[in-house]
Amino acid sequence: MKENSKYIQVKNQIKDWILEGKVKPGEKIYSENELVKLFGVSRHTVRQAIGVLVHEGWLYREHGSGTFCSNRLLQQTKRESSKNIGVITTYMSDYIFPSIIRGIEQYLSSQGYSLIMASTNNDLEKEKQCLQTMLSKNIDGLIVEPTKSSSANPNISYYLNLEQHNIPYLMINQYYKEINPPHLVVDDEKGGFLATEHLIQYGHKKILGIFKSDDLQGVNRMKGYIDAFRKYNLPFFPDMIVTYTTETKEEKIAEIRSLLEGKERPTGLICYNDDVALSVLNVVRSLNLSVPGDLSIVGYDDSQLATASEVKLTSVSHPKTQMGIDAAKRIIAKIEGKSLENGTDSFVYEPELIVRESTKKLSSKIVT
Amino acid sequence: MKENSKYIQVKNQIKDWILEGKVKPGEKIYSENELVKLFGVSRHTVRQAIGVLVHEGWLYREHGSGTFCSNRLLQQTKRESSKNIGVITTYMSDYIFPSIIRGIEQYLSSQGYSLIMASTNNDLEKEKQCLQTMLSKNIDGLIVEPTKSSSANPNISYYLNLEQHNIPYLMINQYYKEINPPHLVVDDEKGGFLATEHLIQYGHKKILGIFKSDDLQGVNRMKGYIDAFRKYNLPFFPDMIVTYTTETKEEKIAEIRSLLEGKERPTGLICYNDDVALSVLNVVRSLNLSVPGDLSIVGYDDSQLATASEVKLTSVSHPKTQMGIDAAKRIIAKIEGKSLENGTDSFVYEPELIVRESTKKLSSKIVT
DNA sequence: TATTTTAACTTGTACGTACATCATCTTCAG
DNA sequence: CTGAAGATGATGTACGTACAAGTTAAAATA
Repeated sequence: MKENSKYIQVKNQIKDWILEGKVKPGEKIYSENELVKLFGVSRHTVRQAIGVLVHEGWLYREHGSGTFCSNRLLQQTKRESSKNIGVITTYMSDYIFPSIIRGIEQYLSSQGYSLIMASTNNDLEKEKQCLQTMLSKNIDGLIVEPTKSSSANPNISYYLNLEQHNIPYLMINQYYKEINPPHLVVDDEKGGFLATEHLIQYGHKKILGIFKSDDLQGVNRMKGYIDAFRKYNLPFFPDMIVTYTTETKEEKIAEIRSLLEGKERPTGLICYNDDVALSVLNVVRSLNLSVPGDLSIVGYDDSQLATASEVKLTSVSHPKTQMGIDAAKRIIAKIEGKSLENGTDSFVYEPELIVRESTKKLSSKIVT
Repeated sequence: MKENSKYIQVKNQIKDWILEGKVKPGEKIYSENELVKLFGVSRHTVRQAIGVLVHEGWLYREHGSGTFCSNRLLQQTKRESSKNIGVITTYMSDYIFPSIIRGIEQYLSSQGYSLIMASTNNDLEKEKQCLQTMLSKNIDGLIVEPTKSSSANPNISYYLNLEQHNIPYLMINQYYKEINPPHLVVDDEKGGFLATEHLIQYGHKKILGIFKSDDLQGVNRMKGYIDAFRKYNLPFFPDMIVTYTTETKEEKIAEIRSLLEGKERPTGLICYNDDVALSVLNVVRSLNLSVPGDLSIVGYDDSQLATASEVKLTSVSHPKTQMGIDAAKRIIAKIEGKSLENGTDSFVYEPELIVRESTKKLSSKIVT
């Protein structure tokens, strides 16, 4: 590599601009044609110079818009990229999660990255092990679905350690408020609200809610459910909320059964997800009641299960695969020093209610 | 980065030579001018291709003497254990696969190994990319679910190269007969037989079969289906078998619909899997027929879907999570030099028929 | 005003040429 | 037989052109 070759000179000049602070991180540098005029060299030479700087991580190019100064050159500890992204999930076989994973994998592989996976089974001790593994694996970035996010997390120090190692991470579905990391989540409160509002507008008054209490998603959906009651000035009634945890699902379903057998049975039911909705649907069938005739049911997640049954479930939908793609996109952008549009690290997806056959209007006079 | 650009093609071809073992570490590759003639492109394009590969660490150049294959790969042969196991699957969000993955992950993490995942979407080109990624990732072992296993596979050389690098691999669900690798599979032929025999013993004679034709699982299940007809000396009838591929599922379901509308409609239906069974169930409902009243349906996989519907599906069950655990166990045993008890590298799981509500006995008078 | 289309500008790919620089093998002189 | 000069062929630098493809903002249209 000749020291006095033209492209080296151009390279060094541009590098100087960056080091002197004339070009700040994220800012656009001169276009190739401008550099051609400036230095009086050919475009090929300019591209060669820029190519080296891109390779070394000083710049990045964006097709059609320009060449920019990289963001993370300051504390660049010269870790060589392993092209591995870690992903920690709660349940691997959860019926909803594969679509997120698929989105992540799709984008990662298109960018030449690989995916290292681990799952916690919603156990905090296991989460700790996963984080330890990831830290020892030389990953470039980490995507985490937090475990038991509704309670305090003892593994905070690991996440802080990630920051010290300059490994970007991002949380999906939920996030630990204590560290307020970049996150992609669905507005579950709104989702719960939409589901409940739907039944209220259909004239239902006695609407039962069953929610999972050991993660934030469940807690938030429940909030939305309660909000809807408040907003429509509906009275609360006893036993209107059933909560369950990973360990107590079965017995709580049995509880629902006895509630449905009582004569004061509810006319509507908001479920934490489609899986629970189907469990309840089974109970309803065994009691010789009909859906939506005797009971309207709303699910959540709009999963494959929602349309598997004879009664297609009304369910709250959210962009699962898209969230995976976005997560991968953001983590890679951060790794490669690209700045995302408007600086915001996080995004909240709006849920949407898909009305199918499992809910119906109550034919009472009270409905406007 | 256009995938079909010339320099990418040249790059991939050269990378192939390395990964297939045609060019060994330290060896000189063709000179730029030779490559120009070989590919019929300009020298600039060749240099661009080589530039990328040098950048990625596959090659290095020596001014005046030539371009050589990096010996970074050589260090991998006497590599220290990375404690990484690669897993290549077809569909990540397939409703059946998560349980296998869960089994794999469970055992791997208990043994301190990590899981690197990639999926092919049942596309052979993508499988090639996945294998390339895995080969370049320093993995200790590889678990593969083969892609389009019913047709010839163009990626054989990659598997052979794995052997050269002393990386054990194992196939699940299906396997390429050409290389006869260690494999864990379900006896799908028997599964298809069991399902069909069940309907025959219930007095059915006109039994339709719908199978996926682009993977071996489908072909084998179909074999079992045909075997059952032979064994029970039942006559074959026209249109008794419908086959579909990944791309043509929808239209074939429509075909089933018209068969069911005809007056000579079948009384039984053997489905490739539960997903198809549910699709057909939807069609049956829309025709105002009843299951199992007018039509008995048998699914396959005994998945979550089988019990999601109001008519619980009779389905063929097989040990999904167990297969994952076994796969992980065997691959790690091989890595760590442990010998497995009975010497056999492969195992065939016996499927089991779970009889539920979607099938019923035909009373003899109705049977013509 | 809001939306669509167009034009201008950006980087990406691909071809061509010429000569410089370095390593290696061949040839020839000693 | 040995050493130096030269021929050959490899990569490195540098110039040029042309068009493709993506982005953005101005201009035209509804």
